[in-house]
Amino acid sequence: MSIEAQTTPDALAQRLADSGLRSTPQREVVYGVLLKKRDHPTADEVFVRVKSELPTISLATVYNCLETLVQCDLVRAVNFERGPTRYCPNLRPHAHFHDEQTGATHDIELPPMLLDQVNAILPAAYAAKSVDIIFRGSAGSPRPTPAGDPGKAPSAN
Amino acid sequence: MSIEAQTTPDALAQRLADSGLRSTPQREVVYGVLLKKRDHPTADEVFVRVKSELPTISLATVYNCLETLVQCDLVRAVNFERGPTRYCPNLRPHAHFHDEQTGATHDIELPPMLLDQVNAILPAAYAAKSVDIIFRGSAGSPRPTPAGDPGKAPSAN
DNA sequence: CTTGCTACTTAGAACCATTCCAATTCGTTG
DNA sequence: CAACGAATTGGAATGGTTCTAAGTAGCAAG
Repeated sequence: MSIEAQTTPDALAQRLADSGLRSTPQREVVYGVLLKKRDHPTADEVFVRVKSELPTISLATVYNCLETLVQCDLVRAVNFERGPTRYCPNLRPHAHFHDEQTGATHDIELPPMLLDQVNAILPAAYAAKSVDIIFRGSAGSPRPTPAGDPGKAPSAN
Repeated sequence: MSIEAQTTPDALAQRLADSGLRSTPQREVVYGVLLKKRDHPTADEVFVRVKSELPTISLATVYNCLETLVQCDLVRAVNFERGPTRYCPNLRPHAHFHDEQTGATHDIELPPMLLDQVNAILPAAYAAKSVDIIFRGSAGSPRPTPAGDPGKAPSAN
């Protein structure tokens, strides 16, 4: 299967099947709602929209469906770590690495030049006050980077 | 004053004064705790640590102090938007821009090459599954980028 | 077809981080 | 020292998310 997923309702049944999950009306409608209006809705907003089509759906189900879609890589949750805010007195430009195994957060040195390049992707109309760059993964065993490791590179979907 | 702040307890009184705020024992100890152990503690963790020195401090005060420090640019809150998670079906690599005025979130095109460069800053020991790049600011009036605008560039502290 | 299994949905309770509020205390200024 | 505003405090309230227990639905085997 290709990495590029079809961003259509049809792709859903496929992806779900790949993960051994069922295609249900609720999942289909939730996904449909996300595709229809791409304004990064919250779970609550999705809930409201879905209800017009599936009046008896529950908020819990919306949360369940959204999580399912995220796990199938059809949808991305935009929100850093769920959970408490963390505080950092490091004033130099840096990114953060969040270790999902341990829950620890590490500072990652960020070359100022790269920061400039990142800032440069913003169209003129956008005035940003700050940027956050957060990696998520595991830092566990310092894998000495096997020379030709074709491991999947982090994506920013 | 220089952009580079001293990351010492002494800098605190200075910065607070600059903002017309008082230097209090609570603020000093909270800041001291952050400087002492830089493991990105949560407000609760800070609370526990501070209590050993200031047994009567309240959690509300810890939150207040942390916010004060963030506003003085002495500390950075690591956590994307406080508030509900948002969902996005865009599977192509992109960054997000969060408009603080309207609360809206927009996708920002992210050149794959730049994504590679960002991924490249990770030391070998870190295995990232995903990266989030989030800008915060306002997209309001499409300012036509005044040619030589020396406006402060977004920082990633 | 029917029994049973497992996945899925549901409603509401529970949780947890954070914010709000009202009352008190502290510092500074007059 | 009097008075005012800033800061702190404890507890209640909020809001997003997760949990739990019970019900429903689809599928497989007999």
